[in-house]
Amino acid sequence: MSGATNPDLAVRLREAGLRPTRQRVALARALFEVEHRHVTAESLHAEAKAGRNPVSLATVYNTLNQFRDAGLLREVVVAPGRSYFDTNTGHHHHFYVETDGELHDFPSDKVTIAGLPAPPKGTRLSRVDVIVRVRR
Amino acid sequence: MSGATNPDLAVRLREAGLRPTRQRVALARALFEVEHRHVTAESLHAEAKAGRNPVSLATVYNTLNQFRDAGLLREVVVAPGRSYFDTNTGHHHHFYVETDGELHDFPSDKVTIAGLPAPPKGTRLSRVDVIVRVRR
DNA sequence: CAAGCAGTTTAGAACAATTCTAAAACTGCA
DNA sequence: TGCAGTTTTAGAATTGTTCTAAACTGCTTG
Ligand SMILES: [Mn+2]
Ligand SMILES: [Mn+2]
Ligand SMILES: [Zn+2]
Ligand SMILES: [Zn+2]
Repeated sequence: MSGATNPDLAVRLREAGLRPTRQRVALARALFEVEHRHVTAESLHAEAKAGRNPVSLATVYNTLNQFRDAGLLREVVVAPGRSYFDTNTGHHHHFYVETDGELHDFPSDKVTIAGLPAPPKGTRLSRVDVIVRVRR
Repeated sequence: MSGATNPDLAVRLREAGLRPTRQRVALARALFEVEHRHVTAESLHAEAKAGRNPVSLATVYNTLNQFRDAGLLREVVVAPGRSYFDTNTGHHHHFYVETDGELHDFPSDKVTIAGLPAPPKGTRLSRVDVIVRVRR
């Protein structure tokens, strides 16, 4: 399992207009070959370094931004200076545990948001984010 | 409220446990003697400098943080490195115009959020933030 | 109202997160 | 195999914010 290249990932990257380089594939595996996750640039960098796929921090940032721009990831900002990259790009919302910085998904299909006003004129809806902040 | 019978800002600051210094009163007036607003530290600093109440940037940050901690302001984080301080501390939500960084309030009383899951165990609800992201 | 002290302000240093730079290393392709 | 374009990288730079330590000011007390 380790070391083998996953052709699906390479294809997925190519389809996103990104060359499947060693670094990008390594990061993509860490991100997409497991359950949905929420990583920071620092945490992913530490993880890559700990395994044996060292990737520079600049490349981690570049890659996360590219993946996000390609729609492979979504970025969630919960607090000043705390940006998470989320492998779950479908509709869902978040619990943010303020006391320890943890972020948890919850599905949006049982949540109903009714009565939202129309967007300011001249604007188009992009996304509705719900962040439920909790404390221990 | 900021109308005819101008509430004594000095009293308000004292009640918050803050000495009504020249700088704090100047910033409080800019913030609370007009309609609700959303400022950044930079924008408030620029505004103070442009009027004739120059206040150091460090003091602007200190003051905004103190006002927030005292419940006079609330902080809204919408994008990496973009923290707004909001003079509207009541229940309400936001439109964020991603294309130009503008933040607009909308009342929460007509919005219904139903079916939110229970907070993760061991945690207590702190606040629910809804950010409606739109683009021009 | 003067002294004194805690609380406050300030410039500038320090920091943390992120982006930029420019040179070296790759990749895909002719 | 050579080459052009792309990617990676270390380190510098930038940005937003906090910290430091010295100067200053608001408030209390004598
Ligand atoms: Mn970014
Ligand atoms: Mn803060
Ligand atoms: Zn998520
Ligand atoms: Zn607001």
